[in-house]
Amino acid sequence: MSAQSNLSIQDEISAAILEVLTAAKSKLNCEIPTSLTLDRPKNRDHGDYATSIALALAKPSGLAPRVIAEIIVAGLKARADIAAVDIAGAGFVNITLAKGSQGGVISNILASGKKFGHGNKLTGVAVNLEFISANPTGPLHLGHTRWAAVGDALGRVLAAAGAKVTREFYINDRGVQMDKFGASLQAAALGEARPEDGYHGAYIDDLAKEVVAANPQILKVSGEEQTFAFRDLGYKLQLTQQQSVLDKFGTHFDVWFSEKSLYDNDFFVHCQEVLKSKGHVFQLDGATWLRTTDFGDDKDRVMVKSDGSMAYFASDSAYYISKRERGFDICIYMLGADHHGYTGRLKALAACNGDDPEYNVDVLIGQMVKIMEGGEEVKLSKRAGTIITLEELVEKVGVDAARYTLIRYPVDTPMVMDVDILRSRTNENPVYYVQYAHARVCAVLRNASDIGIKYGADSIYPELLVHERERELIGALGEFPRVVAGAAELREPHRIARYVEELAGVYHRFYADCRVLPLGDETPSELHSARATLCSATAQVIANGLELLGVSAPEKM
RNA sequence: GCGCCUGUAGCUCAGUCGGAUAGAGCAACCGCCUUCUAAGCGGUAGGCCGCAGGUUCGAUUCCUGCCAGGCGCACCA
Repeated sequence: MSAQSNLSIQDEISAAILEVLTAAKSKLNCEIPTSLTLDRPKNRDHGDYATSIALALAKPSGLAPRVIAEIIVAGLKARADIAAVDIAGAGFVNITLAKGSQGGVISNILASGKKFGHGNKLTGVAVNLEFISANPTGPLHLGHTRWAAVGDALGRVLAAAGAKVTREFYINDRGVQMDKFGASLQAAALGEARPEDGYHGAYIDDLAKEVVAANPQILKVSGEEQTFAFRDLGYKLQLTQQQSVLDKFGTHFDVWFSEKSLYDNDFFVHCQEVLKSKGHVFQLDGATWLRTTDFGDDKDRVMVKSDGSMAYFASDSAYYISKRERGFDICIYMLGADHHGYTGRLKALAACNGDDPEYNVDVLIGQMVKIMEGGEEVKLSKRAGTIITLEELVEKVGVDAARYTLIRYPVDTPMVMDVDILRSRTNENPVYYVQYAHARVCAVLRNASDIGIKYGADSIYPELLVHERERELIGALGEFPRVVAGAAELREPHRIARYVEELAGVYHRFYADCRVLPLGDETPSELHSARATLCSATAQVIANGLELLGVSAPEKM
C-alpha cells in the first residue's frame, strides 16, 4: 500500500487527468476545467472508472475527441495503480485499476470509522435550517412528518459536509389563529358549540380537559380573560405534545423560535429601521409595505396594515433579519407545496436586505404525501379530525420505516406511502432490505470472531480481493463520501437512501458469491481475513449511511 | 389568466454539470438453503422516458410550445 492519503483513488486519478490536460494546454488551446468527476460505468467492460472529458473538450479545442483521449492515455500510462486505459466509442476514456489498488478505501474506512463519508465542502458555513414550523394549535400531521424526517436528515447531511447547522422550529404563536384556538378550547371545556371558524378536531376536547386539569381555577374566570387563559395554557400543552412526538421520532431542534418574541423589546422596530435604511420600504393607503417587486416578486408585500396590526409578512421579514443578525450565512426554508408562493417573496426580502438571494436563501418545497392502507387512501384521523397525524403514522409502521420512506424520495415529487408495504418484511420494503444487510454483515463478523478469524486494519490484503463481487463492493464503498457531498450540496438527502440501498444490494450479491468464513474444517487463510475485513468496512459504511438518515442499524434481526 | 411542481416498465419510483445497451423493487414466470441470517441470490419477460418542435457529434436530461394531473396567486395566518 502506498502512504495513507486522504484522497480516494478516483480523486487522485481525476486530479492526474486534469494535470495531463493542463500540461497539454498549448495543444488544446482552450479552457481546462478545474474539476472533473470520474463516473463508475454501468457496464463492467468499460473499466472501473470512465470519463467523457475528451468529448466535452472536442468542440472548444477544435480537436477530434480521440486525439484528446490519446493525450490522456499517454499521460496516465505510467501510473502503477492503473492497469489499463482504453479509448472507446467516440472518445470515452475507460480506466481499469491495477489489482489491489482499491485497497486504500478499506483502510480509509477503518481509520475514519464513524467519520467516513464526512467532508469539508461546507466547512465554516453557518446554516439555519428551518423546518416543520407548525401552529401550536393541533397535532403534527402528515405534511409536517415529511419535513420532520427529511429536514432532520438534511441537517445531518449538511453537518457531515462540515457545515455548522442550527435546526430551528418557528412557532406560529401569534395572530388570530391563536385566539380561535383559545375560543375553541374554551367552548369545548364549557360544553358549548365551537366557533364556526375555530378548531374542530377531537383532540380539542382532550386538550380542553387537560387545560382544566392543569388549572382548575380557569373555570372561575369568564369572557375574554378566560379565552386567553385557555389559549395560553393550551398552547403550552400542545407545544409540549409536539415536542414529545418529535423527540420520539428522533428529530431534535436546537432552537424553538417563537413568532411572538419577534415583537419583544422593540426588535420589530429595529428590523423596520434596518429595512428602511436599505431603501425598499414605503407607505401607501396608511399601510407600511416592502417593495419586493424591486427584486422579482409578483407584488409588493404589506408589513404593517393600515389599522396598525401586523401582517404575517411582518414576522417573516423580522424573522429573516433575526437569522442574519444571529450570524447565519445560509437560511434554508423547508415549506409545504401550499406555500410555494413564498419563494419569490423570501428571496426578494433577502435582496431588499442587501443580501444575495441565490446564496443566503434556499427554499425547498415539499410536495404532498398521501397514505394508502388496504388499497385505499387514508384520509381520516381520529385525533385531528381531517388529516392523519405523525403519531398515528408511527403507530402504524414504526419510526425507522416512516423516516426511511419519507426520506427516500426527492421532496419535489408527490409521494404515496403504502402502509401495507411498510409493514412487510421483504425486498419490497427498502428499509428492511438495508437493515437486513447490516444485520447480516454483523452476523458474519460475530461468527468470524468466534472462530478466531483475524480482521481489521492489519488484515486488508487488497491484492487478494480480486473477485468481481469484491471489486464491486470496494468500488461502491468508495463512492460514499462523494454521495454525501452531493446530497449536501443539492440538499437532497434521498441520495443517501438510494446509495445505501445500492450498497446493500452489492453486499448481498457479494455474500452470495464469496464465502467469507472457512467451510467445515478448511484452514483459515489470509483470504478469509481479507473478506472479513471487507465485511467490517461494509458494516461501517451502511451504519454511517443509516445514521445520516436517523434510521437504526440493527446488529441482529 | 399568471406562477411552482409532476408526467420514465402493469404498479411504486430512481436517474447532479447533456454521454456508451434508460435502471431498482414489487407484481408474472423459472431456478437456488444437509455449513457464514432465504427479511437473501440468479434468470426470463416487460419501455414512442406525456406529445411536437429546437439546440448538439450526442437529449429522459437543456430551450420553446402544447396536453394531462397536483398546488398556489389577501392590508388571512
